Amino acid sequence: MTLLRRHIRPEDWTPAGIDALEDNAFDVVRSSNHRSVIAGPGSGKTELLAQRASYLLQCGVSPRPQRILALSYKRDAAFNIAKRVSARCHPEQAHRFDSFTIDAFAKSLVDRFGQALPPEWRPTPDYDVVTQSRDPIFRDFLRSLSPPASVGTYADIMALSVKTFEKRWIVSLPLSSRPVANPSPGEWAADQFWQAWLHGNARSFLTFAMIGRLATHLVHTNPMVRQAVQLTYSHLFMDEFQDTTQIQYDLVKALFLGSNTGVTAVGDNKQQIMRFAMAMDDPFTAFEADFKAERTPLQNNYRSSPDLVRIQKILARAIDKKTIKPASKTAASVKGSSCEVWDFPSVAAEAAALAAYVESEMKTYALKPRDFCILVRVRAVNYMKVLAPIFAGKGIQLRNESETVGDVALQELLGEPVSEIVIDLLRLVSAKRAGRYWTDCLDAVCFMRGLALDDDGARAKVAAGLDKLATDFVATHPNPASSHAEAETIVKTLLDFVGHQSIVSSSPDYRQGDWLAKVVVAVSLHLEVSCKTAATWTEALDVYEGEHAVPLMTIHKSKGLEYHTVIFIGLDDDAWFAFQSQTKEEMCGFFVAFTRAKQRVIFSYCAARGNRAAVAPLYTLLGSAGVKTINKATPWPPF
DNA sequence: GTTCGCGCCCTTTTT
DNA sequence: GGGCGCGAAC
Repeated sequence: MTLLRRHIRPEDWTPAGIDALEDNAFDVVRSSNHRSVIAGPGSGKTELLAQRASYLLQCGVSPRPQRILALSYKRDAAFNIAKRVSARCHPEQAHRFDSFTIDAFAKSLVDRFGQALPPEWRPTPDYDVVTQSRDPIFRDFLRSLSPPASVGTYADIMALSVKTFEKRWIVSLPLSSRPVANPSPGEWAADQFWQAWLHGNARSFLTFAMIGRLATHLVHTNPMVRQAVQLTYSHLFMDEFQDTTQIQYDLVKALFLGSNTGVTAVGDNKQQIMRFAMAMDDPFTAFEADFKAERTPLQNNYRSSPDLVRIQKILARAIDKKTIKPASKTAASVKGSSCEVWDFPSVAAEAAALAAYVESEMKTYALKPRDFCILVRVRAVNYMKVLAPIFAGKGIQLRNESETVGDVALQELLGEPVSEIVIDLLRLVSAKRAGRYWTDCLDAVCFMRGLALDDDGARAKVAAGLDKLATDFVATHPNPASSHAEAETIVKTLLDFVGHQSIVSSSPDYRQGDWLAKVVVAVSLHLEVSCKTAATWTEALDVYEGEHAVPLMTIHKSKGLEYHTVIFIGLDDDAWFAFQSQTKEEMCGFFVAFTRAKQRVIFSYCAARGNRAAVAPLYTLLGSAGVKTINKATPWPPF
């Protein structure tokens, strides 16, 4: 297996799994200093990190027992990069690649070493992580305070904004600066808050931002912890570095500044759209200054067609004049213009035309629903309400990617073990020829019950059980569930088959709190809804998984994703309410939206949703790139 | 209780 | 820019 090579001499190493790396990427892969890689969309930043991990592990540059630490912002991204390394390296090497979200990593430090914090900053070992909306909690807390005269009045405390209390006051300072001398009302309230949440109850309460601050303080106050982490990790990777918050950067600096750990940070300044969530102003410049890191650009774009790359350059230069034009490495595969603005007389006409367009493009280019993406700036659900029925009329399902079912985000639900086993079992018991689902289910159930792979007797028992389950199921539920009660019963029957104990013991997440109960409720709810429009179980399960649906999402959700055709709806002043006040960040959002596309971008405008005075610069920019505006008022159709 | 007006939000991740 | 929540005023 060429993909699983071990022990390669550095001069013999070549990238695996892709055609080639561009020169700069190859240089970064083999670099021995700190690097910041600022590169545009589709340039293969994540792939570069995966290749570098392979190089370091296979050539022994990161020798046993040292490890590589990869920190990402999102769970998806963390899994994705780990998967790529696993595909390229020998298991022994891949096991020395640790890929975490930075929040998970900070939490692991606090969980392992938190008791070594000085008493005033030491959380209880069984602390709770608070993720739900904190606004009411903060409001109640602020109301409960009575500041001393030296700090201010009750009215001064009440004047603090609940919405920004956490980022502006609680976590704005490193803990080494607390308690603040001669505090302002905000600083004083934050000091009070820390002590109340750490020590005011039998268990401490913490948010992830607070956990980040505690982790940094832990490292500052315990040289041993710092040393242990430095000795463990020969290299550190940071993905999506443009979104790094001050809290996260402070932690990385506390851990690795001045150590032998080589740091590689990749990202794109022009895709910085998380400023509102405390992302740093310019983390790359800070990183290059602090770590003496060398900046290396990437030149290629492996995602988009030459014409889209040409337009991307024009947009990019409106954000940053110094942007170089990347070389497109992807040929155009569609006829006609690769970008147009469509101007509609009504939202109804727009919905009908877009549905017809998606339908005809799927036929013309043999595309799947998931090759398209409908992007919006804000409030996806509003667009969903208008579009979904019209698209459904053409037999095209739409899926709101930020939808929540009960208390669970749909995207999260689909990855939950409980949801997966229910769907696998349903595929099995409802399929005429169960074939490929059979072994999947058998393996999954055996795994959850903790049975050894070679325990043939036990496996045979499970197999017999599955047979009986299937026979009973077909007799009781030949058609998709027709009520909430039936969906609930089905989910309960299937989970009872697996066994509550097996589910809990195979997934640690379900041991804590009421998460399992929430997921089970969400599975039932989503199954019920998915059955509504389906004639067969197969259809219902396809709807459940959304495999055959066109995704609809906000620009923010789309970051890091790519689609054959992007349809952006609502290039108007209403959707882009902040365009005039925060032009740069909004331009970055526009750039992210545009650069998701591999082949085609359609911008859809309808005057009924808003005018286009404030966002005129965007239209001017598109115009200067030769993008035509098509009046879809008359005649309509044809296209 | 109801109504009016002001202010502030919109975009998100994380065990 | 529009919608919503909150608090003041009745």
